[in-house]
Amino acid sequence: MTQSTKDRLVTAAAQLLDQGGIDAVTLRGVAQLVGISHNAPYKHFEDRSALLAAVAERDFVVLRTAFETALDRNEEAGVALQAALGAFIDYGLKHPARYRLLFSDPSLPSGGTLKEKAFASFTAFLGIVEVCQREGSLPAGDPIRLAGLIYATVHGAIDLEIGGRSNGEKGLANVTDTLDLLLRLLAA
Amino acid sequence: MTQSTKDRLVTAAAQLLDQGGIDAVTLRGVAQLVGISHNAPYKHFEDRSALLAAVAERDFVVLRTAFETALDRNEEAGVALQAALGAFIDYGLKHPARYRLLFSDPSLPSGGTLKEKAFASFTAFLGIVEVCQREGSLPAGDPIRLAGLIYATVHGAIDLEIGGRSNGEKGLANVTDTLDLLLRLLAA
DNA sequence: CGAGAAGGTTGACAGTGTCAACGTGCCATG
DNA sequence: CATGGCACGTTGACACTGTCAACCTTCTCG
Repeated sequence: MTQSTKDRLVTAAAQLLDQGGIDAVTLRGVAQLVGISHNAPYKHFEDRSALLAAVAERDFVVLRTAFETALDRNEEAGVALQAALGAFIDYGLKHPARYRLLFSDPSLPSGGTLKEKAFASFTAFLGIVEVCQREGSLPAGDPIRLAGLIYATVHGAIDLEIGGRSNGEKGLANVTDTLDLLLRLLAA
Repeated sequence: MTQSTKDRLVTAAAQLLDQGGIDAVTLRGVAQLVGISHNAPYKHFEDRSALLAAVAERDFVVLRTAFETALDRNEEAGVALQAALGAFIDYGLKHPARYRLLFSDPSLPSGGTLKEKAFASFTAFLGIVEVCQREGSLPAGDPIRLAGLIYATVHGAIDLEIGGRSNGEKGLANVTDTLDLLLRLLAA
């Protein structure tokens, strides 16, 4: 079956997000892109925030799926971890506006179904870390804290790079370098 | 001498930021708070972005100063590092909207004088890390990468906590826990 | 059949960033 | 001293945006 109008609105919003950043996502612009009147989106979303939240929810599911397939497709958990982190970084750097919508947008609700999907994606990541620990490629200890450390580090590095607060001669190292250093520390 | 109108505009913007978040910072609201007409801010700032950038610049200087005094006031660099990170975390959690303005706002220029002040604050932090390395409280190695790792981790943890993507029973650990884990790893 | 819901439309409104035009007082230079 | 310019401020207008209200159509289902 063809996509519902609601889905097309979410897709259009994501597209505008990629093209012009969060400020380019206007309800009227999204409506026009889908080909409906300026007020029709209100039949599907309570307000602009709800539309953005829907974009975020969708992407959180994508992230979770990426984590799960990384674990499925790799024999060694350590490799799966690298793949998962690579996918995460890739997503962040290729879709900075969307990335920031998921993790750093103040207009989004910090609870509700969005929080659930965010947690679900983190839980999938946590699963990889746990397997790594069993496998011995990551040190023992509370897996939640360990996964949280890796997650926070990668997120921080991505966010700094997106904002241009990284890079540059005397600036911070880039995402990959930062992550490598952490993983080397954890391997020792 | 009394504060200039320009300074008062920046202060008013910071105040609105703390009270109602980034969306509450409206040029007209800022102008009203200062007691001038809705268009007067344009005599001091090119546009809304420029005003926000001024707020960010000011806070980056505050952060840099906090880092520098942390190093000055402590004999042991390891203690200074803890103090600096504590101040950083404190600032982030007490002023989330301002924190995100500095590190995660897409409407701000990623270059220019703002980038300089951002780098200056990171450089001050870097200074602490270097002293720690000499002192032996942090492992040897490229200080920029090491400082970048700590910076990214703390930033990521703060940002996740601000967004409510941290905390919660099965969620990520909080900022302090995450930082502790990293520092323990680095001490080993 | 007929009621009601789902989804769409047009029209209006207030708030916002921004531009243009205008006023005013101070200060430096002829 | 005069005067011209500039820094700073004002009012008014404009387009754009989110959002509300009212209305219309089409389909479903009791």
